[in-house]
Amino acid sequence: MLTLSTPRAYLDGMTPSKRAPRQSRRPYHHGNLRRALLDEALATIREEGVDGVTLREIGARLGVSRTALYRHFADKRALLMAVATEGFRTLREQLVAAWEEGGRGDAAFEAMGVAYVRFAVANPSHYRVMFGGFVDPVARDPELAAEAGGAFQALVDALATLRHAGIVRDDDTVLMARFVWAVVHGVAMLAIDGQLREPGAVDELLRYAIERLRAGIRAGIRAGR
Amino acid sequence: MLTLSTPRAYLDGMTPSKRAPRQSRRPYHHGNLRRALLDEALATIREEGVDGVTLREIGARLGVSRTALYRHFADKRALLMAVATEGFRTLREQLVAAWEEGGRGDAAFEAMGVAYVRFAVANPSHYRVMFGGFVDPVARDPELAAEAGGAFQALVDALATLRHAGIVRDDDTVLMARFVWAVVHGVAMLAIDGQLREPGAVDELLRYAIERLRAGIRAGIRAGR
DNA sequence: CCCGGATGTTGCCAGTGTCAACATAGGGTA
DNA sequence: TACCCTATGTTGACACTGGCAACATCCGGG
Repeated sequence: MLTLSTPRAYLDGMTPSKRAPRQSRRPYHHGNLRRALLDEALATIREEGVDGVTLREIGARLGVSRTALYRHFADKRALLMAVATEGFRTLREQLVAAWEEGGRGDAAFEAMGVAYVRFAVANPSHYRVMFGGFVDPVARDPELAAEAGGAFQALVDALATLRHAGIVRDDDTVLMARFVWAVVHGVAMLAIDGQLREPGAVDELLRYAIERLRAGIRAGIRAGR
Repeated sequence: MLTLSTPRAYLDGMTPSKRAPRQSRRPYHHGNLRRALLDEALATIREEGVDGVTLREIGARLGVSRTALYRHFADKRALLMAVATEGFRTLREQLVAAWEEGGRGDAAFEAMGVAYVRFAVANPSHYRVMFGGFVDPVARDPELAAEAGGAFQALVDALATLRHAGIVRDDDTVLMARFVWAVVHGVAMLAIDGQLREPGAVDELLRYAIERLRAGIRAGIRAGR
């Protein structure tokens, strides 16, 4: 069997996932199987990585047949896309929270970057489902596209605020946001891929990256380059 | 069947891969099966994506049994790791070439960034094998680690030169290189994942990212931040 | 009360990676 | 030259996967 395992995920408490509260006398119809399937898939991904997700196993874990899933998802791919969608929703929530709680200012922007990488590092396998090419790039699910766009929009909004406050360069906001996204995304991927193995290397790089990133896009005295 | 396809790869001419020059009278022993397997796996990855790699199919393509591979690789995973290793080697070569041909100066640094993203965009599936979690992060193959380290070292060397020339900040070179790596890696991943769909978006972002990156790490008048 | 759509199950199939047992090649040695 | 030993390639299984078709059961609206 091919494992291609990713490191056993850490705790993160992002989804309650009360692991299918089944009563003893099992009704033929599961109350909310779609939700339970999603939670179970997510739990499996966290515990065993993406390759550990098996229709039979998550069915068995829920005390349900292996093909019950097909009443709620078209495919295994559809299930993974739903997982990815949920990941983007959670990511957006955490980004927005960091921005708001940080005071919607310069420091809050830094907090967003930290929150982004923290999410990826805390849920590496989930993050991989979102960005690892498991979802069809063309003709993607509209809900997924919307949720992914929403997460990105959180970044755009924050940058727009900073830009109007004169803290950040007067460049195209979307372009600038893409640059910022690329930076944190890159740091996150390197961290996940185990390229930064020494203890503290991730934090060190993240801190440095954010510092240099801000230096790169701050509203300067001279218009830069 | 689960496809999870990545877009059909483009040409790139990085490996001759003369597609198994089999003579008509087939000898029982293939001349250099290991090499042929690697080439064929790479070709398959380029044509059909990582999921298209099937031991049976690449065996069939080479006119060889499905398990012949096990005399040269321990696993399917080992084959993919070898593919990844080769990818890092090619990447390093292209980075070094860009640096040398660009004159080992400020412009050459920019050329390296372009070469990096160009490699990823030209070989998306191959790039995914290198960074998509297909290789075991812990206890990785020493040859793979060496080759990956070599590619990174090309960046470190270039940055060290720029640093000693006073073009770039006097920060820790490895840390700075990791930041640069994260930026180009992030741009490459966004490009591959289809997040930048409008024509020219990749080039636009790449140009902007490199411009802002250089602004962020150039040796400034004031010590930055 | 009953019946029809929604939901879950079982049987089955092709396809996959992998191992054990076997077959062949071809060069070094007697 | 004859032999044989190891590297190399093959065949036959096996357990596992995703997915379809046909069947079973539930449950709410007429």
